[in-house]
Parts: sequence; structure tokens; C-alpha cells
Amino acid sequence: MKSLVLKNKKEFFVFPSSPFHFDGTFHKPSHYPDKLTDWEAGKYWQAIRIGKRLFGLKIENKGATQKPKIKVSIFYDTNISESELGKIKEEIIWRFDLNADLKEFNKLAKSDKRFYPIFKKWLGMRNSSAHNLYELLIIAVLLQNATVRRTVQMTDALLNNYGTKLKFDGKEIFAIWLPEKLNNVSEQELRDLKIGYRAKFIKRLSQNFAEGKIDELKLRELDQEDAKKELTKLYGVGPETARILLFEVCHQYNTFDHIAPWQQKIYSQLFYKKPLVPTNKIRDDIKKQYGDYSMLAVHYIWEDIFWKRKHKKIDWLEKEIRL
DNA sequence: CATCAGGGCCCTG
DNA sequence: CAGGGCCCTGAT
Repeated sequence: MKSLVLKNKKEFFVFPSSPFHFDGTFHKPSHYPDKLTDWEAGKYWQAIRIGKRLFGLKIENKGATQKPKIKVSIFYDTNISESELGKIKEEIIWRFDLNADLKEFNKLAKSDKRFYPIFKKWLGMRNSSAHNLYELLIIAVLLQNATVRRTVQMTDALLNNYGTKLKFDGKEIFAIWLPEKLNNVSEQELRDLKIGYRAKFIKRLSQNFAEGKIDELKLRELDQEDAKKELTKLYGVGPETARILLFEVCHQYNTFDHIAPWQQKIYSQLFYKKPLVPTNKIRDDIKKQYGDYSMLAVHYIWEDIFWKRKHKKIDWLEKEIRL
């Protein structure tokens, strides 16, 4: 594995739209533990790629819910251009949806007697992705048909072989490889890392990205239906993977269409306090109540229970999260 | 020890 | 559009 020490630093500030929730936006406790990001209250680290170059990223909360302000520190090796700095800023704003206009959504939340306490607690939280399309796609493929532990093992194996370790700000943060890095890696070599049939997906997807067949920026502009169509064309991307990408990378707030069996059990408890409610009913009820913000609303309630789980084990939930 | 399902997807009939 | 197969791993 390559290792990169980043000793130089440049800083700037960003002012997210108000209201804003720093920790809810930069840390998602429902995600599986990875070495790609690090977080503590008010502080967040990750690697970010601009073009082919890697930078270290530290983001700190310097504002308040109604007066948002974040400090961004970029760590680099020898030099960094103004254009690169600008692109990083733009990219951060997109990935963490810092310019989001959530007025309509917050109005909707206020009229929801049942879950208003949750919406209020996380007021200003964004749905976000630390990663670009290719990177999140890889993660999503590693989630397929696997338990959390297995996903972690596969991620580590791939990172150890093809990733880069960045050292900055006293942290060690990993970065996912560029798609072309796998050009000369055979499917069998990937299989040897015990990622199973996903080797074929990752090989083919990386090839597509390396050849520039997917334009992430264009995808961000498409409406939901077209974006979904484009994503589903990709080999290894079905309804669930498309949903993840649409919501997290494209910031489509209304993607509550596909419900996986394990999610069904958790939604049944969260929304009905029952072990198993039909997915059609769950979907219809949520869509009826939250309209264009179906997935975003569910995201608030979903992350909230995983935040609670951080300090207090929740029996019924533990059962459904397969470690 | 064997069997099985899993935080899906592709392919076939 | 339903159902089998896929990699590997931990649970039974």
C-alpha cells in the first residue's frame, strides 16, 4: 500500500445554508465502520481526490445551528493551486449538500406531531456522501449480500492492496484507489481477496470509469428518473445500489422506493412498533406523509435511532443489524 | 460435521 | 416476472 505524508496546510471557511447541523451531516452512525473517515464532535477528517491528486481534509464546526460556519483545512504535499482549492471547496459543498434549501422539508417536519422531536433534534442535518460516485459505488457493491463484518473485511483487503494511506493532522486516513489502478488487475486477483462474485462487478465498473464512460457531473444534473436509469445500466447496480447512490451522491430526497428485507424489519419497528409490516404499506404511508422528501425524512429517523444506539444498546435493533 | 441465509444482482426460462 | 446461482462467513 502506498503511503503519503501531507505536511502543508491551507485553510478557508464555508458558510452553509441555515439552519445547519454539523455532526448530523458529517457523521452517519448507521454506516459501517471504515478507515476512510474519522469524526469526533465538531471535527471531521477524510481524504479527497481532485483530478488524480489526493488531499487530506479536516473540517471543523465554527458556527451555530442558525449561524452556520465551518473551517476547512486542506493538507497537501508540495504545492496546491488556487484552482485545486476552488474545486475542493465546490466539491465539499456538493457532497455535504451545504447549500441545501430545506425550508419546505422543515415545514413538513413541523406538522408531523409524531416525529417532530426527532426532526427538531437534527434540524439542519443533510444527507451526505464523503465519497465521489466511483468510490461510493465500490462501497455499495461491498455491501451487497454481505454482513457488516464481511463488508469490513472486504473493504480492508481492497484498501490494503490498492488504496493509499494519508498521514496528516496526526491521523491516518485511507483513500480509495483510482479506477484505472485496477486496469491490470485480473478478476482472479480480486477474487483472491475473498470478495467473491463482486470481483466481476468491481472489475467491470472500474473499467467503465477508467474509460470515462460515466460522467458524474452530468448525472448530478439529471432528474431522478433519468439518473436512476443511467445508474441501473451499470453492471452490478440494481434497485438498492441505485437508491443508495441517488440519495447520497445525487441528493435526490425522494428515493424511498426500494426497501430491503432487513430494512423492512427496522422500519416496521420504527414506524409501527410491529415486527413485520408489508413493504408496500411502509412505502405508501411514507410517501403520502413526506412526499418529495420521503427518503430524507426516513434518513432523519433512521440515523436518530443509530445515534441512540451509540450509548445504549437497543435489543430489537441489535438483532436486525447483522454483524 | 453439514447446511443455510445473508445490508443484491444477473441471467434464464 | 419468478427463481436459481453466486463468493464467503458465521450461525444453527
